[in-house]
Amino acid sequence: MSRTSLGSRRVDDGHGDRSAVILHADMDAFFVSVELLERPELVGTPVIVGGTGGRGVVSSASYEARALGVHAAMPMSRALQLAPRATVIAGHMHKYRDASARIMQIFRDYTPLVEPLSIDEAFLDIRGAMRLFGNPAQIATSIRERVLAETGLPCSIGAASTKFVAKLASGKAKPNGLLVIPHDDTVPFLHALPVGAIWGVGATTESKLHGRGIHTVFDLAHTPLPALERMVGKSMAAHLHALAWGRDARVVEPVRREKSISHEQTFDTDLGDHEQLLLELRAQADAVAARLRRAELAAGTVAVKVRWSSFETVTRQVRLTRASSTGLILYRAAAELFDELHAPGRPVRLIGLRADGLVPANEATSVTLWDEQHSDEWDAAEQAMDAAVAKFGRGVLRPASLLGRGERRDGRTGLTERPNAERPGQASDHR
DNA sequence: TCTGGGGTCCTAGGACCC
DNA sequence: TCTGGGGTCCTAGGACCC
Repeated sequence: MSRTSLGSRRVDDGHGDRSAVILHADMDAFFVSVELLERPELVGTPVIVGGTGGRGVVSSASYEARALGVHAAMPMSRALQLAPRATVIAGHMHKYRDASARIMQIFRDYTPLVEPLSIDEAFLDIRGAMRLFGNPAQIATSIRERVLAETGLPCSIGAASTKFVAKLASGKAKPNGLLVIPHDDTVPFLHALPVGAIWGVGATTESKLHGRGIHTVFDLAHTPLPALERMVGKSMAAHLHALAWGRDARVVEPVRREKSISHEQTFDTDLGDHEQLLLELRAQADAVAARLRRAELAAGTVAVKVRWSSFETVTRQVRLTRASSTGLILYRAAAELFDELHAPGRPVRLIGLRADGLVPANEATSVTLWDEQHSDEWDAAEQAMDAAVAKFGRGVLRPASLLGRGERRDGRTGLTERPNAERPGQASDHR
């Protein structure tokens, strides 16, 4: 596949069609393609981007590597058995994010209705763009040319009358292709596909369906709903059955609110030291809190995730009495949950922290800026406060020098009050 | 082959309330 | 005594996606 010319293979029986108003644009081997911009000598060879440590997995594989059986999420050790001569590159997320932002901006030149689905793909609703830019095939071709010209990166586009079919179409169009599914061709297109191709049918559901003799979307479409419900549950059954007939009412949503922010870490070798694990949790809490503040959000609940050596994974979560974007508050909640789970010395493979139940932080910004700049003082204040509370009970006064911007002191109780933030004296009181 | 990191959505059970 | 029926909130786990 040439990276400098648009392969127009699979354009298209839908030429001139105007019913396929939803586009799904998906970059081809995105991380690898970005790396190849700086390593042109590797074009045409097996290249893998992914974790290079002992427990790394494949994030992205060039089509030459895929031809050898390598695919995303595969353990790197396995990938290198299949493709021993592949070039392995550790990821550079900032480069991918930069490229992603430029690509999304190109999409927005065609329509404001762009819904990024991940770093390298998006849905576009082009209903309002056709008068200006032509039919779906023409718009998709123009987008692909611009993305290639301005970023050097190839992408594939599927066009259909629903999101779900557009996504399947872009998958079929890969690599470096375009596929338009006119509305009237939807059902025949779908029914020829294997059930596993459906967005939402993974390995577990697929094998359940296979076990009942359902192998294609045609089979799925002709399975009575009650029978399907017994296999995969009521909600999933209704969903799959509708999709199998091309019915998908989901619209392109340009603004989607984030629902959680998390960090997790798998260690190169399992770690049993309780203090070290708490330290990792502390770093994660600070990182998550910083992201919350940047997004002007606060977390209503905090969750801890632990993976033991056996790969068994457990989670514990707790609701905060007050939503917070302060690292220390998140850490304290997480540490308490972790203490309940972890017997010191027990080897841990992964530890993670997630902020959930996100709410707008409103006035929290000035407060949290202060938190960032004074985290050491805050820590010291915390410890002093803990000791004081242990000794004297609640209601102790915080030193005036530690008052943050926007704070005021309650004259009656002597406690400091800050808009939409926590007082140290309440920090451990998160249940 | 021995399994990342970042997310979303669904289910099921228990607590609690009326 | 031998025990209803919702509705809502919360928690834990799991499927799935890129």
